[in-house]
Amino acid sequence: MSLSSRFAVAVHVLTLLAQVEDRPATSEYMAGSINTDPVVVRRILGALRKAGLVTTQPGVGGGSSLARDPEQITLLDVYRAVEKGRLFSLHHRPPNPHGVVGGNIQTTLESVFGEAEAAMEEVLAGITVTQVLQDVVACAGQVVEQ
Amino acid sequence: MSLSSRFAVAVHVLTLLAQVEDRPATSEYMAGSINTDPVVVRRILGALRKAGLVTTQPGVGGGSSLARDPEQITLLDVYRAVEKGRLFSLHHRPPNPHGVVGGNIQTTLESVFGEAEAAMEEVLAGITVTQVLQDVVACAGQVVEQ
DNA sequence: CCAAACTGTAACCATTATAGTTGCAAATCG
DNA sequence: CGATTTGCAACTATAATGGTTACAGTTTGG
Repeated sequence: MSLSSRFAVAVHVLTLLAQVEDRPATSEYMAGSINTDPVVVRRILGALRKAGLVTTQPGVGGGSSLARDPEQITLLDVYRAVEKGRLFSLHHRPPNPHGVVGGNIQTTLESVFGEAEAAMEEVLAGITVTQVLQDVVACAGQVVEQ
Repeated sequence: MSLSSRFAVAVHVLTLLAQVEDRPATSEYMAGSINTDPVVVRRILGALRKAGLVTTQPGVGGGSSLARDPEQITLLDVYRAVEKGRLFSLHHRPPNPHGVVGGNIQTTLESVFGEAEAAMEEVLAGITVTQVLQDVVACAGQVVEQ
């Protein structure tokens, strides 16, 4: 199975927050851009807040803002905030420990899966929210030119 | 969400086939090591066969064998055989195209997701079934020594 | 001090995917 | 021909996702 769309939505949220700079953005505003319900956005915001990436103010004139400079927020931070657990799954039921393969394959798989996951995370660690916003803006410029 | 356990099971299957060398292994034998039902194993075998990684003989004395040298089968081959679709998901519903972020974020995300997925696949491409079997055997040796 | 504008969170639903299971037709071998 | 094996379809239980409704709490400002 694929990863959930929470990661895509979370990056979208943070890109919007980076775009509006210091003004807090409401979940309703962001839901309008993401094309979903404000509750879904607030669920994502809850995970981002727990990870220390955003701050939120309730009440009139409230909303969410980035907790730090978007240049200091990498997509790995975002990924870790919203995707729990390991990327790969081991056997649904543990294999039969009698026999060389069944008894040791999970150890080997853990190692292999860890390496593959680390390579993916390294790429995410090299991309910041600022870069995403710049890329989005650049795309918008190209579209206008056409 | 995490990836399914099919990948783990598929690697397990191929490792067993590499271990028994040329003798065909039945789905029941492999199910015994994997600790699942033979039908589940045959479902995985179906995907591996479609990808050209194993061959199968029905009937008495039948079973499955590797279609080529296990040194020539990488974990990326296995991954592609059993995990369909992209690793990351975009938005569940397409975002609102009016607005710079909503209108362009998916293009940016496609690019980022592609890079991250490629890095993961590169690691898998560097590991063969032979290496997995060797690692499993090495683990077994260490356990005996303890 | 109250109403309006926000938030957080729980509850429920429909949809989807997985893994397990059962059942049966087809192929092969002796 | 019978035993062994496969392939595949169908059904189930379980779990996760995303959407939606509902409601209580916080803040601001008239």
